[in-house]
Amino acid sequence: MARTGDSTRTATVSALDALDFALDRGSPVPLYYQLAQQLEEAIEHGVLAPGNLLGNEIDLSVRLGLSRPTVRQAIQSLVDKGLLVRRRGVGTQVVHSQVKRPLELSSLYDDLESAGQGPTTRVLRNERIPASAEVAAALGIAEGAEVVVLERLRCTHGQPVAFLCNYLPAALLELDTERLETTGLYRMMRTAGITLHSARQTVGARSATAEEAVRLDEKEGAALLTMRRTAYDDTGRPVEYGSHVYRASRYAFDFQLLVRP
Amino acid sequence: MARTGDSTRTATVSALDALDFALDRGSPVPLYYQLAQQLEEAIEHGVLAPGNLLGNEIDLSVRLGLSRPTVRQAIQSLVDKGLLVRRRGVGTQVVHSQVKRPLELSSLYDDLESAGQGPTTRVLRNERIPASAEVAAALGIAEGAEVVVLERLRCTHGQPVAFLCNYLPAALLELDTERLETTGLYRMMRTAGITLHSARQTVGARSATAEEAVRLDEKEGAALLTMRRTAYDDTGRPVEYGSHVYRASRYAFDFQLLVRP
DNA sequence: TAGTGGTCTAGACCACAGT
DNA sequence: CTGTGGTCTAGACCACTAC
Repeated sequence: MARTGDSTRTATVSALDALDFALDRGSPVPLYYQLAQQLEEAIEHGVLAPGNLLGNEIDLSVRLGLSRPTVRQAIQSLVDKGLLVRRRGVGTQVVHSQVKRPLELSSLYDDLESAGQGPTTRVLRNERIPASAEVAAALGIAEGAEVVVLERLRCTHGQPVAFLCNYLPAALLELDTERLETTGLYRMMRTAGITLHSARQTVGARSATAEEAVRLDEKEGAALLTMRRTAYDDTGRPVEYGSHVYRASRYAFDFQLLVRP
Repeated sequence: MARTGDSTRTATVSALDALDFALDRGSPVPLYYQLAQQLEEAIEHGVLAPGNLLGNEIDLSVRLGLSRPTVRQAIQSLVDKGLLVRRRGVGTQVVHSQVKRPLELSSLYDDLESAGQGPTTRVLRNERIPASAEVAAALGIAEGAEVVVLERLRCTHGQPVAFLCNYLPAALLELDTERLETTGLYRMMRTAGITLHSARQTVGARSATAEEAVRLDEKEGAALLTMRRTAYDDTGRPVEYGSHVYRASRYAFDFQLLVRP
């Protein structure tokens, strides 16, 4: 009943009508991606409120001067991100969720770098050693092959938060100690052209040993959060194996899971 | 140099040539999905080994009697799963990874149900109460609105593993205590037509209180793994809020992260 | 230069939801 | 019934990679 007296088509009013999208066909960035970005922005800024219908894909493609598959590709990417829901016979609407921003997988790029303010890193060890059996198995290389071992202490507000131990195939990357203290390991890997793709993680807990207690400024027996991770690049080759220990009193993993049907 | 003396086209040999795919156009299951499933199976069974090229999409579509977009859709779904990698100018190859199976997000459907053998659940509490401020905030409902509170003790091999406390909007679902003891909560929700879509989790650790120690058969002060989670359905509405405590000596979270560019 | 994936088009028919 | 998204086709041109 809430319709405009439009003519050509039964044009249900949609919050989208007000928006105009600026698509640049000369740009190297794909059209579907430009559209997706602008839609995402509109959702974030609340121009498209949760529950709003997006208007059907055909009209949308006509209005934008795009083909329907291209519009679908844009919408699909936002559905994958969890920002939109499609319902056959109904339409596409903005998801009813207060959780809008933290959809990306964090904790893979620097665990703390982005979270705590002013994190610092002290590199305790950075050298090449032959791989132990455990490390070799995790990295899929021969036992005894050369790897870089890295031990770092991560602090925020002058207090230690985590002790990080990482192993990387020696040939992979030059690890400058100085840069490691100002940049995260993953950022360095990305800069070196290594594109991370997936990681297998195990998160557990245990009581602090005497040594760990000293290192992290905790009492012996305090609860610690532990994490073991093997990270893979986009070809599926293991590029990093890490064994981290966090002070549970000062850190927790926070992440978003997406269930794919 | 390793080519067949084929004619029509420069047909690079691919492990795929040997396979034949059975596509059923009468089936209600989409063609791209049928193809994706059979490709995935071939990869899992090792018919397509890591590093194998898939052969170009055009040839593949011709061989299968499909259009290229359809073939691409199938391949794309496996790329999304992390089983394949595409490289422009090179081709599509099977990922170099030993991690093949645990790509799905587990730990969202029953944390232990699938892992530990013979898990049992004892429902300690199952009643309707007014929502506390914390629960109301997590579920996006009014404080004091009716919610179901669930307390369960999960055991394997006769030993307690976790204490699970969950809150659900009361109108959402009928929770039969008896069925809860044999089925996971998420399975019950799925059966009730609630399709989970995403979840926000916080994983931490702390020392066991005296009460928790008794409940979980640990010593007071032992390290425990904690998890708080809000789960959302496919419209983004919160459908469950949980606060779980695991015995760190007997359980760890194990999961796979996928990085989307 | 040749071959690959990345993008895009302009249609088509179908299945499902709400009327 | 109408309108929606879901699937599919048969092409096209481009950008990148490797030779």
